[in-house]
Amino acid sequence: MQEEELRRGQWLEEEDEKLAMIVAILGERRWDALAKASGLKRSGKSCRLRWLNYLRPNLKHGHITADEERVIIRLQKEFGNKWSKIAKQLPGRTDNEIKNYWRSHLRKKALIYEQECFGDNSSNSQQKTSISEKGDCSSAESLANEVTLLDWIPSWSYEQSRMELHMYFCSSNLCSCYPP
DNA sequence: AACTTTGGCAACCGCTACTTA
DNA sequence: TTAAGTAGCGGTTGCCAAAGT
Repeated sequence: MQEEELRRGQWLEEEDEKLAMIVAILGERRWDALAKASGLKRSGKSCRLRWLNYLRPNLKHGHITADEERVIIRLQKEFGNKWSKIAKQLPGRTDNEIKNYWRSHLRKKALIYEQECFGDNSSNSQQKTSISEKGDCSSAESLANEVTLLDWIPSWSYEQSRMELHMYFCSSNLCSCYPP
């Protein structure tokens, strides 16, 4: 039997409609069977991804808010790159969306910040140490958090970063010593 | 105005975990 | 118990629009 060639790339509106309709009938499972039943020339995997990341009801498609960004930063620190776990804490956001946001916005900032504020690696580690030493937070964990987060939020100036981070920690109950 | 570079996002790939027969 | 099928996850790639030169 000759295998039918599968379509790839961007989804058409017509394909979205077909997929939404078939998911409404068959439910969100057995994606391979569902893909075949729909008549779409797409893999089950592709259909599942399209549904989860774009067509699923109650998805938010707008910009990530400042609050959401704070949650992402906090949860990324807590869980690492467990995007699906992080996404569960942000209703309407997908793991793919959060992953992309992290990579394009937050991680990028870290690189620039290291170049602009700390220069080479050796002075970098020295200055990081001094940040911790100057900090008012009492727990070692808070200090570690501060140093790591300074890496993540590079567009702020050094003093601005400290102030913002104190505010962030207080709002997140990670530190009880604001104002610094 | 034309060309190049960069940024953001959607989609794909490969692997692992889970489910079912 | 185990093998095959299926779902889920995270990393990577490719496309396109905006910004820069």
